[in-house]
Amino acid sequence: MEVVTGLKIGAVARQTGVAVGALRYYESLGLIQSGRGQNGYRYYLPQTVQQVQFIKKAQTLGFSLEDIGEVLHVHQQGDVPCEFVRSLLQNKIDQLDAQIQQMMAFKADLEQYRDRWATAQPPPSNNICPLIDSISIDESPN
Amino acid sequence: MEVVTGLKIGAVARQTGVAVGALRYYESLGLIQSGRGQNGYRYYLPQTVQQVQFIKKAQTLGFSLEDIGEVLHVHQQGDVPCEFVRSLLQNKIDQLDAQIQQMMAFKADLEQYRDRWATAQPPPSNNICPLIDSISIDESPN
DNA sequence: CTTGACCCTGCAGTTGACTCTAAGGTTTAG
DNA sequence: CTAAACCTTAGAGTCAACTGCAGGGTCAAG
Repeated sequence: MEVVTGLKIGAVARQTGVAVGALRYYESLGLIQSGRGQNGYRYYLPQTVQQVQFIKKAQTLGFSLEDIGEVLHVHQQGDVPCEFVRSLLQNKIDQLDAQIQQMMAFKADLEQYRDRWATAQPPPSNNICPLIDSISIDESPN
Repeated sequence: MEVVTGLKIGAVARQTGVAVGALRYYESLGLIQSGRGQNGYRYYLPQTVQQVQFIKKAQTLGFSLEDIGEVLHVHQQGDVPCEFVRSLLQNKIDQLDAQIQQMMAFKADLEQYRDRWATAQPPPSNNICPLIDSISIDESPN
């Protein structure tokens, strides 16, 4: 009896915490691949679990599935355009780096907000209801 | 003739690079506010430009408009629950911090990928077409 | 041989953050 | 005074990344 080895979709779902539907969706985008048994079931390689975990990780960092697809495809073709691959990854890395910079700057911003609020209760004499006083007087050509 | 001072929506759009429609949408969510002239036009305070820039910034860092709304509301009510405000901001800051950590780790991951690709051309004897060979042999109860 | 767990497909619905269109009023430059 | 540029609302459409459902097949246990 010739049968298929591999994880069924539910097993992958359990091991990764990703919903069955989501896995099918990933497959429809070509992010992961499966073989089919004669029953029509999908069977996945064990390494698929790693791949899915990679996807989750990348996703929480703001990469789109399309982005992730590029990287994964690259990772699995492997043979030919290794230089293209490198530059693609380098792009992502640079992107990430820039984002980290931004985040640190923004964090500093928020800390400033926080500290300003910690000390000065009513900021000298700012607008309470921010519009009321501004909506009158006179027109100037904008 | 009593008329309204302030920026019209197009001016804010031009100064921030955010579409008119998006600004209206922000307003519908209460992220920014306007006064209305008797013509029905929205008029914005100059500081709205800063606010919108803040929104953009926060957005590129993965905050939802709802998140951002919390922070902005906090920033503009100001008077009463200052401790609540502080903890809210502190949450966002911690969140950001955690994300920065993750990103750095992930960046390291990607760098590893890149370097692995730079050196080992065909990884010892991995799967070329990742499924073909795995889809046969024998069944074991999963 | 039926029950329950699991799998399939196809398609509709959801959420967030918009954009686009229609149908119309206003303002401004010439 | 008219045309272009700008504003209004309401509502539909879009895109990503799913979730949920209907309707049906498969498989292991008892």
